[in-house]
Amino acid sequence: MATIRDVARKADVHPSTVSRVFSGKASISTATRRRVLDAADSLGFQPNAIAVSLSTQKTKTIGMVVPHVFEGFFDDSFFPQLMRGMLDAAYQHEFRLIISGCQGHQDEISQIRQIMQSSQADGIVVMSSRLDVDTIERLLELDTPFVLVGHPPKKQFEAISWVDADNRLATRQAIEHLISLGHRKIAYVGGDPKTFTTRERQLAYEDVMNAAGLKINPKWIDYGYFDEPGGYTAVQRMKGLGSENPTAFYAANDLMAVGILRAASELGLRVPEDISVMGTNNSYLSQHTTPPLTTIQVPYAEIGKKAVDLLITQITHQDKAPSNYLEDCQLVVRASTGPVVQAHTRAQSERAQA
Amino acid sequence: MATIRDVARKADVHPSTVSRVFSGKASISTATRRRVLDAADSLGFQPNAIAVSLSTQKTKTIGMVVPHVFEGFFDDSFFPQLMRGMLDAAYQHEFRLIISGCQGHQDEISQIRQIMQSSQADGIVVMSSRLDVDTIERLLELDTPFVLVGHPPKKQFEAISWVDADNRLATRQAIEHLISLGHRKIAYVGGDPKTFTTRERQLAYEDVMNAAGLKINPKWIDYGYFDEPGGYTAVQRMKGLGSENPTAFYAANDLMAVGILRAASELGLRVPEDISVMGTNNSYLSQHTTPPLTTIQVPYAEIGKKAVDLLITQITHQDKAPSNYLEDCQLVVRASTGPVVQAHTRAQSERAQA
DNA sequence: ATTGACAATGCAACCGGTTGCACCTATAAT
DNA sequence: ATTATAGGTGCAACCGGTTGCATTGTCAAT
Repeated sequence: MATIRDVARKADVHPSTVSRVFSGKASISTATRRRVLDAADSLGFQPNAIAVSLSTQKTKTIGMVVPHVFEGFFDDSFFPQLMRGMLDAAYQHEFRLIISGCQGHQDEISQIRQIMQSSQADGIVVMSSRLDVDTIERLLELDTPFVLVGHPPKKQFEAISWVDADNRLATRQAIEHLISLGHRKIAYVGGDPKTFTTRERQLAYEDVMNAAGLKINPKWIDYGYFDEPGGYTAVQRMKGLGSENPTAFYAANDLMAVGILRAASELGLRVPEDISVMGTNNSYLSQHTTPPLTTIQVPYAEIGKKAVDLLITQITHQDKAPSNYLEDCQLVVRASTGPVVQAHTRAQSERAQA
Repeated sequence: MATIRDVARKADVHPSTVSRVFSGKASISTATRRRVLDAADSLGFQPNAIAVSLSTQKTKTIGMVVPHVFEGFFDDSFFPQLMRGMLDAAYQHEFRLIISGCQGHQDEISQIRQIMQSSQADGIVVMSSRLDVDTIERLLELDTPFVLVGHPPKKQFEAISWVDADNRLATRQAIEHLISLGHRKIAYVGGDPKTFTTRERQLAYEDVMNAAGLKINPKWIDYGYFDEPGGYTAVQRMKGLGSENPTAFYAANDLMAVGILRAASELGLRVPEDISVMGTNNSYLSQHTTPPLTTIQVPYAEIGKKAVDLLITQITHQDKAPSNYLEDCQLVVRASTGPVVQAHTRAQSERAQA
């Protein structure tokens, strides 16, 4: 691989001149520039990005750590869509993504630390904001530019940059949709309870229920850890409540909603005649379940894009003022939700079936 | 950030000694090692990966270029599953992935070239093997370690390393499954016809049909470019063949199969009573379509893992002998395929319905 | 003709590690 | 006592760019 010195020799200039031609940060006479470019061309020269990084202390690279051991993570549309948006933004700024796997939430921090302290990236997009692992605090200690995808703990609300779906609004729309169909006994199946997103949504759920004057049975709240079996199990745990059986389930992602559908079908409950089911994410899958899922469209690609845009602005402009965005979500009504069936009506229909 | 010289000063040794302690490639007395490690610890020292890369000419990074402008690419399970496997293998070898977007197949080469010529990666995993763009030839010119995920052109079959699903076997299993159900008029809906995978599968389709003594109507072969609308359109184009209407469709991925299901439902064709439909990939989605898709399980995560394993072996062992793997696929029978209905039987059933 | 300003380029130190070679010392072999 | 051997460490050049400062040349203003 040709170096800057090879080019310099061939063009009969000093290496620094070659550097200046390529970085474009100085005035170079047209004649010299031509000579240098010709020489570079004939040698197939391309500046070594590693050497550039070493001397400029900039990598034009954004880091990201992905928990590759969680298989469910790759079934949901969250990760691929986020990637799409991130790649898009990075591409436009001529940045690349450097990605490391990790085995869990503790390891995530240690991988981030490795990437940043070894100067492999200029900043990082972080996907986890958990109650049990204070990733954010660690990152602040590291003094590393980063943007959180998700919701920060309240104490860091103003201190850091973040981009999130408007979970409260999303959940509000979901629960209000169910209430408007006449449901009163609505179950909430969250993801990982140690996650801010889960808590955010749960709070919104409780708010809306309270605002509507509906009492919440604690048994209606459960967690499915964002995967299909989780949704299935949640339903199992909620059955046998008699007249307190929920008539509608709201799940914090579509995968869990699919698990709920499976559980419902095993229990002989028809959707939406006997119970209504809602998911979240509007993943590709949700159009094709039986029945198709009513869900919430969450613009993950946009979130990823905005996160990277924000991060790059911060990096290149030394613009330390943190900012944040809440992306709107939209209700997508399909066939898995319907009007509630009153107890006596249901009894009638059961008699009719028999 | 502390450097090797800071540590050296504190531990009262020469910087090269610190380097040796961290690289572990030389014998260092226990006493010195302790002193150095203590000093490093108290300074929070971590070797700068960029500097290491510059002097060792190794990055411990694998490159990859993703066509981020193709939205459908992120709906299928191919990409996320591949990523999962790649991350897994990279993690085990303490490598990372560097990823760039690209806007199309030409751009892909230019991005690969940028990554490699600017020394940002030690090797690259390439996903595209197309008939119209000779990526492989370009890569060979670059003299870059790489592994192809997919099938190489015949002329480079032995010359490069690649990992692919056994497409021939997969397609054979699919078509034989349909034939065993009595189908004679079987349509093939491929992906992008300029892709080797598509051609491979088509050849296998033709082989099996021929071997079974079945004549192929050229109209039964169409391409859906791996997305849902593509599958839908393919069916549209095939209708109106009268007695030559296919009774079964084999699609090269599940997304297209979903499109076929949609077209069928619009045409009032019941699946599998009137026509059978098969997909490929066994994506998460395929379990949840109506009816659930018979499909072929393709182990993309394993393929990604193997590709990275192979590449890393090549890089670290200077092991230039190319090798390749065909990963087995498995037939997954669900409800979208069924026995063919004979013409007179069908007529009867139609009469019965009326 | 002199001075000042600025454009164009060279010089050399620097970014933060690595590594071949030389040197010193302690131990083992003769 | 002498020499060979090997472990442990220092020295300095090197990886391939960048950049502050110095120098030279050119042209306009005085």
